[in-house]
Amino acid sequence: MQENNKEYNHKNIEQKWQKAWQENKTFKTPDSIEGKDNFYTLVEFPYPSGDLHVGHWYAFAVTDIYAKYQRLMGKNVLFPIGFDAFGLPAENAAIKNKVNPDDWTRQNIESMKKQMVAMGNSFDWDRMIATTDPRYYKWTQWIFTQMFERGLAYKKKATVNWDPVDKTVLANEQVMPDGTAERSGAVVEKKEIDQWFLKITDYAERLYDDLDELDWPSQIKDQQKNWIGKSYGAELNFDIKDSADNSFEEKIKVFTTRPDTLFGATYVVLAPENELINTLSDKISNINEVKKYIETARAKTEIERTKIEKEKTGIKLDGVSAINPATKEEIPIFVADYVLGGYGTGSVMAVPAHDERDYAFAKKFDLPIKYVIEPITGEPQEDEEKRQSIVALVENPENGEILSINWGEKLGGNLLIGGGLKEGEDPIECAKREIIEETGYKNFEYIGKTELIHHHYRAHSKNVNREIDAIGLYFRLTNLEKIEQNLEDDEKDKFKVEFISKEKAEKNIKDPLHNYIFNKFINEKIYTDNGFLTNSGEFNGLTSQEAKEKITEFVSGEMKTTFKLRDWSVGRQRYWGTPVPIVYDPEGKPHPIPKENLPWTLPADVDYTPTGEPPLAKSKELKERTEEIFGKGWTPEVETLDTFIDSSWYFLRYIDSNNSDTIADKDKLSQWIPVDFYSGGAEHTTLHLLYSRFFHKFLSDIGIVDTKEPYKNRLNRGLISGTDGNKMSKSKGNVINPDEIVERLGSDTVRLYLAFIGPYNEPGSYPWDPNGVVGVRRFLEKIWRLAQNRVIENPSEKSSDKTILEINKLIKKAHEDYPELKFNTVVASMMSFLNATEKEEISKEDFIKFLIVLSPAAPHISEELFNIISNTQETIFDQKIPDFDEAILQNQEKIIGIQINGKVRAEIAVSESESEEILKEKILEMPEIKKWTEDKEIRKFIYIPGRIISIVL
RNA sequence: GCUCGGGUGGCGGAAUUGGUAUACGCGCAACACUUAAAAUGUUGUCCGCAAUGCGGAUACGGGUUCGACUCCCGUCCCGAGCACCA
Repeated sequence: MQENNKEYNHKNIEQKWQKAWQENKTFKTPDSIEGKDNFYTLVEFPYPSGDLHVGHWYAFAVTDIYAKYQRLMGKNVLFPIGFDAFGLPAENAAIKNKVNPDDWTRQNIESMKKQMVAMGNSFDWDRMIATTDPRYYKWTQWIFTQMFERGLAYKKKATVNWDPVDKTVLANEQVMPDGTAERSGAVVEKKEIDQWFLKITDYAERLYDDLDELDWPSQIKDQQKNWIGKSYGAELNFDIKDSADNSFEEKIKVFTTRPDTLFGATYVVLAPENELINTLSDKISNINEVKKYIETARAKTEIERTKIEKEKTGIKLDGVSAINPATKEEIPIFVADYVLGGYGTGSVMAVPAHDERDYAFAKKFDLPIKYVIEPITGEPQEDEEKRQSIVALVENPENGEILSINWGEKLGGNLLIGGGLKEGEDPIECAKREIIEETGYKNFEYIGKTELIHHHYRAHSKNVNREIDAIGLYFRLTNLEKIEQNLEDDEKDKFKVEFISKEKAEKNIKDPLHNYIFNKFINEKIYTDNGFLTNSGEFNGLTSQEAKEKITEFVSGEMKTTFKLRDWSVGRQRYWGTPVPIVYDPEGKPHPIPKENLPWTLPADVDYTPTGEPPLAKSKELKERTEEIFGKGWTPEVETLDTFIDSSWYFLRYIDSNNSDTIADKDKLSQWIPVDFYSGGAEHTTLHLLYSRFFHKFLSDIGIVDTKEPYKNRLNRGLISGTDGNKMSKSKGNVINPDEIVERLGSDTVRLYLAFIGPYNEPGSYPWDPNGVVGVRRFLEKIWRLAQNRVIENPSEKSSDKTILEINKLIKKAHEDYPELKFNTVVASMMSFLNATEKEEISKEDFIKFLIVLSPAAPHISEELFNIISNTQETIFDQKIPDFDEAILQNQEKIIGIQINGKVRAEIAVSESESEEILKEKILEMPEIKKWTEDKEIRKFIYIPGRIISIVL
């Protein structure tokens, strides 16, 4: 017997306790426990693919460490699990293997459940759910009908993304940027069909604004904000006229974030989808060509349409024109596919002088470009002195090089030629004078100039802030003749006149004003930032910010907020999903299925083979059922719901997973919701996470839940990659099979290794290291040996001082890092503890403290040793994580470094109580310090207790 | 292009948030045990050199400070997400 115990037999231990925990219902979570706070730990539930991989271990077993830690902190922890079981793989497997998707799913759930038990998690299996269970999807359907009744679920004809391989409609989110389907990889086609949508756009503002109150990692919030894409601007109306000068009632409504540039709008562009084109078709003389353009634009795939390098295309609407409401000028109307139908109003006012896209289009179609914004460079400062000046760019015609004055590193490096404008002087004359004075070159021709530029800078030599109104001028030398310069000697050394290549100029001219002028002339860069208004009538001289609302008001426009987020298309033309709970009356009007007829079950008499027609349309049973319940002539909806709907509310169902009257009991919900901690994959940031926030807000609006947000905290976890650092994939042959490692080294080893591999709260990518796992296993064996030889067989009465210190250090670290999800450093500290105390005396009590700290990460071995060593029959998970004694940590002598002039030269053991005076004397006597301080004056002696001593000579 | 991360040994990563940079683990090397190997244990392991010492190193260049991986300015590189969003 004793012999057997000496060896760490993970298999026996792990199986024993997994069984015991299940039988004793150790992790069954009551709705509440007197005197304990509820704590809801949630992890994204898996799709039952039938095979558990390392990613699942990283998701579930490591999140379990956190759940167990919270339990040891005295919380009533709920850590539920279920299966997101609808979806294409089951259906495809069914078709391929001629099995029923339901059977396939059930089998997979069973086998995955077994694999998951091997993790030793604190899952409460009694609450398990599967979205394919009619008792679950009854409520998915009920929520849908509630949305329908409030106008949030609606059907409309829409151009949708069609996956020709999976033969289904895809949400925008499921289409990759290159225009292929996320799942099947097929090139997505455009198809026009009647489609179910959820009006998530009604919630856009709240989904955006409420993020501010959430205590989530800011990158997740930023990414959602980015996705929702809120922008504040103005809606402005442009009148329409035909060639006979008739006005129309219809107006072109545009959305713009830059109403301050309205005076510069020299044409208007409609999206190909814009309805107005049809309305005006009588008046458009080239309507046939326009229609042809629209056709080609529509046929374009996502890839072509979103390519940025793409040439701008478009067509002018002949016979009609728009009136700029500010200038009252008549301007042309175009149709172009660079304007999107689904965003804003589907039409834009084009300001080519101050918008890159409009500029590219205007260049191509030779449209007028009108400057209305004077640029600002540099940052405005206090007490600015005003000046007027010019900046001249002079080009050498022989090689295209730029004439530059190099002031040296300290004074700003390369600049163009600049100078102050004298009273009443013409800028061109001024520039000519400056060029000759500063460079000596005298023969050049004038090419062009910029608008006025407002430049803010600090003139360091004069020690003043300046704002200069500058004009950039462009000259080309006609020859290289120079005049003799009579500069004073000291002036000569100050700068160097040189020709530099354009590439070098672009890099070396760093001054914002000179850089702007260079880019303006050489790279045709346009100014798109805010500035001062010009050429804008009574608004001249205002800043962009000031002018935005004033101009909007002037033309009777309206300030408005627009979002990028679009309505969520949720209908799927496949079998294995929640049936849309809608029936149509004989007139074809949709009606929600009443609660008493839910669940509206998925018919079984269906051939799954995809044909493009929804499989449910082939079900006789469904048809008959509909007529039987609703009457003759009534027909069922035959689409199923996007699986993202199933997962948008599942976390509520865990609270009361067997309730047949409602989603979950209201009192229970308020005890558990919001979720305290939600762990999941980064890929769900803009999909699942946003959708479920939307659902939760809706359920809050109809009184089901009473918080406006579902998740208090969110963690996006990292990924485990193959040993080669690449993503694990069968084709790369780098897949790690967790079952095999669990068999060989044990569940605790895998858990501890995954905890140790890197910080859990940073979504990095950590390669699996087979040797690393073995190293962790060695650590567990060491614990086992120590327990057997020193705690069980030859127990010590008392711990040594060293052990007491180390256990307190460890407990402190555990309290700091477990809640921060820095499991890697907790494990490292446990290893350090063992290294430091291996040869020290350790008492049972202190060893149990160590086991409790270890138990979240390695539950089986901890439970086993606790069971042997402690005198109780309780589980280790009903213990409390011990407290540490700050006094013990404080009283300890600490070895700290002694710096001399910032360099560490020696170290010394110091205890807290020692006074600075005595310490100083002691230190200055130390030979390794004396060596440095001899014959030198000590200017400063800095002592930061517990940290450092710093001597300045 | 926009938004957000990040850059520390041969590798995964630590660093009390401005205080002895490289904890812990892997790898590597030497030694011990062994007929041998594996396992295990011990010791060493940032780089350079004239090597118990000195100098240099946290992507690069500056700055602030007694003191900078940490803060500030600039540059380069890598990763994630979005992308003709008006």
